Amino acid sequence: MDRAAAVNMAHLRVACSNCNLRELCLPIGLSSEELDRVDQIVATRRKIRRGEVLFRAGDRFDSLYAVRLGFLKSTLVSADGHEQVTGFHMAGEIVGLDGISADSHTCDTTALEDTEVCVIPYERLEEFSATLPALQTHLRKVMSREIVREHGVMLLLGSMRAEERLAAFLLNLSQRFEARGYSRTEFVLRMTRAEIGSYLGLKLETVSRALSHFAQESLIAVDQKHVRIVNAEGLRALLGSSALKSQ
Amino acid sequence: MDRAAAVNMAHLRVACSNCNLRELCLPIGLSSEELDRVDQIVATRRKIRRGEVLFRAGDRFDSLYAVRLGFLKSTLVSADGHEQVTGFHMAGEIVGLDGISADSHTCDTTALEDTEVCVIPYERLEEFSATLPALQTHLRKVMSREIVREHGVMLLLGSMRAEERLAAFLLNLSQRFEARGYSRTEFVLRMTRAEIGSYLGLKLETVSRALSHFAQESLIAVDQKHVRIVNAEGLRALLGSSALKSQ
DNA sequence: CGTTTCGTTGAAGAGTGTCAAGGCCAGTGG
DNA sequence: CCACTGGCCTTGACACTCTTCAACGAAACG
Repeated sequence: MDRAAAVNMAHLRVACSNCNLRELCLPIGLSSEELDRVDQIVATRRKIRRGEVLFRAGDRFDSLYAVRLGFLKSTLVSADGHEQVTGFHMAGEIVGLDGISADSHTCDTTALEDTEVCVIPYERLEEFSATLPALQTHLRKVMSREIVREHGVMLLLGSMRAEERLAAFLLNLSQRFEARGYSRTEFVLRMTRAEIGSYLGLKLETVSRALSHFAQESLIAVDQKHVRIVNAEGLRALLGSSALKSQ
Repeated sequence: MDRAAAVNMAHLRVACSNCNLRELCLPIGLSSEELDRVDQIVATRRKIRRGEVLFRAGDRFDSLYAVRLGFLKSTLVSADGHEQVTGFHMAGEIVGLDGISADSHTCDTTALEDTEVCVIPYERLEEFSATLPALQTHLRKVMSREIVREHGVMLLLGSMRAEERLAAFLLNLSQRFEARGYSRTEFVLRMTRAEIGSYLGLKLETVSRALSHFAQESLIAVDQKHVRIVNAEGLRALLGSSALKSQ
């Protein structure tokens, strides 16, 4: 995909049916006929520069967003001002589902690199889904998948130690990159150590130390934000390892 | 509501339109005409004795469940055999949303006291929602609310210390009991200290110590599973307090 | 090129976990 | 009615992981 071309297309008609993410994104499992109708929902794209905000907690909810390219984080701010990252989002993922519950967003979502999203007006999505049962079914699956994902994060935060959390995080990223056709062994972290730490319930120093330790054990190679997974099996082994101690 | 009567009704026709939870549960915001149609979806009830399982991870997903009375927990088992509680469910709440994503459940859900649920066959729900837009909209809101709730748990697990977590937990229970017409200051914990700890990412000893400490500070009174909130403001103050340290 | 943000590493300390002992309570059977 | 049992809870002492604080170096940016 040509990035320069994407820039120009921003003002053109958007078409899911031509999108290379259609197997991953909203229209998954739709017939081509149904796909044509989805094209009528997703009308516009929106660009967000690195550091800019897609929506903020409290903003009125009127659209979902499908990430077309780029990388975002969602964050919550607690009563005491502490920022918690609740998720990282990459191409093909749907963002903004939290807003459905009360017609306003409940988290901030910020681009970690220059990003482009497809805007999916929610009212129109509701209208169309009445006559597009497959789309409706799929949307529910997307939401359910988000619930399951968060269960996984709860497991991670509630019962793993620092290095287990980081190993799980790296393997999860690896898998998501692979599903998008990128290398599963070599990728760039778009977020800072502090953001990883926030997501994993750790301090940035702990993240840094754990990464160094992994590198020392030849599980990974790290150069700043660039990560190469050297021994995926070794990382995976870390996840089950605490069984020995706790049993 | 008469519990003995509920027992007998189990074999009778179930009707949302007569249910005292209808303002809290699936049919929220539906007209009485629409409500009559929902009655055709929710056909049966199911009783689960304390300790029995409603569904297990891996079970085929074919129904959602609305809790009519009782109390349940959902748990995940990690690779190393560690059990993590992902949620507690009480009357009026919808359980099983995780199963939609892959047509099979991803967690175990167990009754913590004798419990009764309304069975909502998912296929039928899908059929009906095609012609009941209000129901569809509401179901999406329920799912979105679950996503938002889990964001809150991530915040709790990721950035709070033991006593803050417990304070947040008690205040959350208090609020949910109040919404159901029970006392917000006095209630019975249906789960063990270990289950609270699992949910909050703490060990049972830590939970016990924190409860004792709260009691000593006259924030609450504890007698086994019976809890009375003496100073709700004091508990709430605990939540924001770490700002002083972390900033 | 200076400034700022980000990352690494060390040392010390706080907060929880771990282990262990004992108490309370409900249910069971003598 | 009482002793016994097992599950649940409390409390103390100690160990350990992670955080905190601090200093420094490297990369990114205007």
